[in-house]
Amino acid sequence: MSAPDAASIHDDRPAIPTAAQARVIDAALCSFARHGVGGTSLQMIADELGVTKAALYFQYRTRDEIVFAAAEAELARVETVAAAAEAQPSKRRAREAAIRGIVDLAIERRRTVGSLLSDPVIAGLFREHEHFHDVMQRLRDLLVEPGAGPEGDVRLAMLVAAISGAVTHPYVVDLDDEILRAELLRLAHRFLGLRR
Amino acid sequence: MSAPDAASIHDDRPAIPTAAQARVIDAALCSFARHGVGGTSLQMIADELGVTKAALYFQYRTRDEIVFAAAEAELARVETVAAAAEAQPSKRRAREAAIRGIVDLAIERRRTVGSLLSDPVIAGLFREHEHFHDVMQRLRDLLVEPGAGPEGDVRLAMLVAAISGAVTHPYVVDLDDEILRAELLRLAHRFLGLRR
DNA sequence: GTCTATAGTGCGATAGAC
DNA sequence: GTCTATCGCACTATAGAC
Repeated sequence: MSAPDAASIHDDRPAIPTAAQARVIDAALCSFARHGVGGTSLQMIADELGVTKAALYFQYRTRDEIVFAAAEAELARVETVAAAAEAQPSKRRAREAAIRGIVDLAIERRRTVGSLLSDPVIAGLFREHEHFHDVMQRLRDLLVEPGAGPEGDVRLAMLVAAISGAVTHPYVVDLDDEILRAELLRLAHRFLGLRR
Repeated sequence: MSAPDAASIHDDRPAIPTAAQARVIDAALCSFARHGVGGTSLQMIADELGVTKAALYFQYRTRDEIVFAAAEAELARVETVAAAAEAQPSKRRAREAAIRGIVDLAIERRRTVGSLLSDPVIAGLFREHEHFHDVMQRLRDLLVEPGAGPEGDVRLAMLVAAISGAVTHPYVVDLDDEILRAELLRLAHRFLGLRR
């Protein structure tokens, strides 16, 4: 926690995971989705991978590092969506690409995304994480009209929460992916005040 | 977990908490909001109350019972909102009361609600909890036009997720309550296709 | 209703063989 | 890169005094 050489925890451009690390992250995310972040032990992650706890320490030095790497990996997916949208030739197409990308991501990762974003530990991590705020700002530029003030922040947070939260909501968790996707797209547009 | 006489766990109309139990629940919710459900130990709850762990066992027999009681207590708040809305004289006023009630609840409970609803353990609990589905159905009747099919479920889930998720989103967590409330109200109306 | 004390289990983390 | 074995600690839960 307070190890002086563990700068990587607060480094904001870090740690492209190796293939082995990526497998650890996948197992961790899978377990987070079932038991929550705080409810996931190293033993669960190791069992998911079919190895022992000790093997995990070859990839990461502490449990906290695994949690952090998993959070960053999910953030990287969002950043990929943002980058693809920013590459669109017009503002309008960029916005459409961002909406579709976020919805697709939420559907594809269904049970994974929601349990991360809303976990208090992860939220606290992201709160002081420059890269997270950078990605959110880029999404805001893509999705919310300029000059919206603090209300623009609320609008973006609400849209992200709506999409990532809806897919894990107990009331909808059994619903078919395609019905969910179509409705999320429709509602995201309505939410942003866009006609379809 | 499998105790044959522990019917209360799956009883759907249970357990109005005593005053002492309510204090335990409050402490638990407070800790859930900071450390997550899975990251909260009996020791943390006991410390919050200034008692020992053993004292908690006088009120509840297991940790799971405390988690369950806390989830039900929050659900009861939502039900209160639904009941107040249903008592309104017209359909339109009922809908307005429901929207305002949910937004007020989310703001008032800020960090509490979101960490509960999105926790995988709680979600799994609610998924098979008749009372939860009953309350959601009542909200649906209040907020979503009749005959919307499965899309109506998505619409309600998304609205609830948006409101409860937005207030805890790391991007907005420091924002002033009143700005947040006004924007949530505005966006909830837009989301439901209502003019303001 | 709250305490101390403790049983039994699982946790995160490390050492050292292969 | 993964293993076995282990340390020290925190956890849930219980027993019994006050």
